[in-house]
Amino acid sequence: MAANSQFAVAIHVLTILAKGGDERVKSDYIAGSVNTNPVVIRRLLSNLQEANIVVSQVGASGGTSLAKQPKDIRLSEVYKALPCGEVFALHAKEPNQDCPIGKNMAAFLCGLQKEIDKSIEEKLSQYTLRDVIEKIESA
Amino acid sequence: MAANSQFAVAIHVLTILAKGGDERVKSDYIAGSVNTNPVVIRRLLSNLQEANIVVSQVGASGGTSLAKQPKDIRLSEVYKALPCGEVFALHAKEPNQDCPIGKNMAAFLCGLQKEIDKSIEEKLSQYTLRDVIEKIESA
DNA sequence: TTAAACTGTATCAAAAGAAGTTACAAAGAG
DNA sequence: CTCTTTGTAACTTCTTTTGATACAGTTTAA
Repeated sequence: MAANSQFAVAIHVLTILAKGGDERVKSDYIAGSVNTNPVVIRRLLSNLQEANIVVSQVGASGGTSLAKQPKDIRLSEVYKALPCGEVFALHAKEPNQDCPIGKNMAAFLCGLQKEIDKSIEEKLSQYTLRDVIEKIESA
Repeated sequence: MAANSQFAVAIHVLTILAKGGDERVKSDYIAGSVNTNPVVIRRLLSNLQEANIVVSQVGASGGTSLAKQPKDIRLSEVYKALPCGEVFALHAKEPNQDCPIGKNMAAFLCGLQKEIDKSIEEKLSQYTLRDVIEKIESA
């Protein structure tokens, strides 16, 4: 399970929250739908809250709801809110520094990563949570 | 080391091969430059060979060289040649099938993944190995 | 003011995947 | 033949993500 599925789960969770409207949905309920542990959901919601995508309320009758309308939540926001990794990792070990190529490789790859991340965000910014819900409901 | 660094290593390896010209470079030598194990390099070269990016020669005085000119090797080819993962994984466990949202989520996310992958490949197709070498040498 | 219901988080265990290692068969060169 | 080198299988180790348990702190409400 090394692959990061947080984005997928986040979209699922947000869709559930959207369905709940203004109601505060509990992590236990969400976990049941997503088929995972409530703590996993709370960790995720914690990230989404920092990014002002959801609002959580502590205490009895607490829970989480969307911080704004589905049409105002871009998938790129969600992506950025999560600690998902990069498309490719840099070298596991530092390249041998006697190798003249290795020396400048990291800088180049790092720049390339940033460019790719930008493309991904651009693509994701084309969709809002509302689009997702519409697509899922029409399926 | 769970993040996939194969793309990064592949670019490094190809740059080394480009420097070697028509000479057959040995996996042992490459491993030394990249600071890893020769088998890791051979596994990678095996993928690149399948994609017709490099040619390896077995036996004494064997080794690997580029299958074509650096200017004709697009980074998108390299990316596609490797078993790198997707940008995000689908749910670790299947969502609860009683959840009406979960049912259609996978199909949607799968389509989104394909779109993103296409963006990445488009971006990477803008660069060839020659561009990489130029950038690294001018650094 | 006490009990119950939640979130937020820390900590640990389990699972999965990538990389590193060893070993050896098969292919060429000399 | 013998030596060098690739190709691969098999196994170990390391890292990361996910799952699980536990509990402190907050809020509601009886």
